[in-house]
Amino acid sequence: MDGYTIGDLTDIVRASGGGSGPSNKSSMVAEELVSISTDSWQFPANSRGNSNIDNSVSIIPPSSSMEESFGDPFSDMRDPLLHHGLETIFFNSSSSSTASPVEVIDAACRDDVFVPNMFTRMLQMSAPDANPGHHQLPISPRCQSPVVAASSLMKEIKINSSSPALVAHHHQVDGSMNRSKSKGCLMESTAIQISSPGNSGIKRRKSQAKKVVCIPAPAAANSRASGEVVPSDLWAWRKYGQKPIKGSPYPRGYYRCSSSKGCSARKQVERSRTDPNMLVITYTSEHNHPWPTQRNALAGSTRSQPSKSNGSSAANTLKGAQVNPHPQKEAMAVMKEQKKDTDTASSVNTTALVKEEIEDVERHMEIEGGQEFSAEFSNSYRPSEPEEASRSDDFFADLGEIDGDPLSLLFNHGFGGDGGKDTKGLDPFGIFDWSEEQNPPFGVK
DNA sequence: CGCCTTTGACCCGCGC
DNA sequence: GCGCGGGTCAAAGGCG
Repeated sequence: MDGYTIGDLTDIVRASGGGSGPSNKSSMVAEELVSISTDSWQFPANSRGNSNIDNSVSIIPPSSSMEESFGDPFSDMRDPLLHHGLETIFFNSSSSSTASPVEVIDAACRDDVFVPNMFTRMLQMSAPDANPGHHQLPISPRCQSPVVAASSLMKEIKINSSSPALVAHHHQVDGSMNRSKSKGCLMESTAIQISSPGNSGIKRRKSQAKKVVCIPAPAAANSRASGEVVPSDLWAWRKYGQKPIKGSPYPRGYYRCSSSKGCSARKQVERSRTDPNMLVITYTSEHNHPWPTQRNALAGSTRSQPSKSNGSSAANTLKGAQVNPHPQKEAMAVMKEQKKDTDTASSVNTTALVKEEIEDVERHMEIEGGQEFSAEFSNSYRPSEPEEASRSDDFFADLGEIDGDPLSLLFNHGFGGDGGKDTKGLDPFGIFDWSEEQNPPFGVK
């Protein structure tokens, strides 16, 4: 690859499967978006011959400093499934240039490409408009939407121009209100007001790192009685509020991490006002603890969700931290199942979008041009190098302090540990919660 | 019993 | 200064 640079903390990763999105929306992939088409998990034909995917994208940990991670030592332990899925599936799958989507997923499930820290990885891509010297990447003709979107604000993003189904626009975002319309999904990086546990009653706005994840909203059937759909991830979230949002017919739910007391991690869940099929999840603050490792940590996290005989419920609820000897294979099987269903499913737009940003860092990056980030990260993370696998090992070695096998926990939690009966296990990214009702978009009946 | 959701009230930042 | 909009609190009630 023609080298990579490090970006800021703003990234958007969008897994699109849509089919439901008009191509013109694809072109709307605005700021900081890199899209990954999960639409049947296929790359455009012209991309299949491309074997450079894995080497073309730089995936870097955004949170290498205390500032960026809110002083969170676990900041790069976040949401393992999501990023892992994206990264491994789309950036480590080069070994099979003609790989089918399932194969790609399969590859993603191999140990040697398993990489944690999904939410913290950066995808760096060139933006044709911002960087004329770079190539514009084609958009998957099939889904007619960007497939993986990743970006950063002030950083220069580089990507192998031949990488298919990838597109990024690089824009400088100004003000506290950033809107990125992508495939009908309105991305807003509005100032978010949060409460700091340490500063009770003190609320801050702006300069808050936030990740905006745009994912396909489960069908209405997956909605709660209130009509709200609540994707879940590895963390346990407790809803503490809901507010109608001006201009949006859909309310916004407020959740805080209940996995650990004192955890300031929060997220907001709302439907995109421009595309009701999309859910916009805004993560703010960071978890100050490892992934939930005990049953009780997630107990009741999906309680209100009706239990279904297919085990798609609750949790999914992570029925205990059962040890799965082959979690990844199992997950792969589940993902294949998903893929199968996805092809026939629903109008659900399988688009996921992740965005992370720290405005202060943006300014910093603007000045530094990303070089500092490069230097900062270069010694700690080289995603496209073989070292990555070992780094994964290191990561899990670090997790050794946590009860149980992190991988097992991960898959038992994120993918479900009961042999695929659990629809939670159907979520390769760990961000969907198909547990609520019947007919999960990727669901297994 | 512990954790959840719901929901109205309250607080705060921001724009005018 | 005021009003609006958004974010949080906390009480009430439900569930396993």
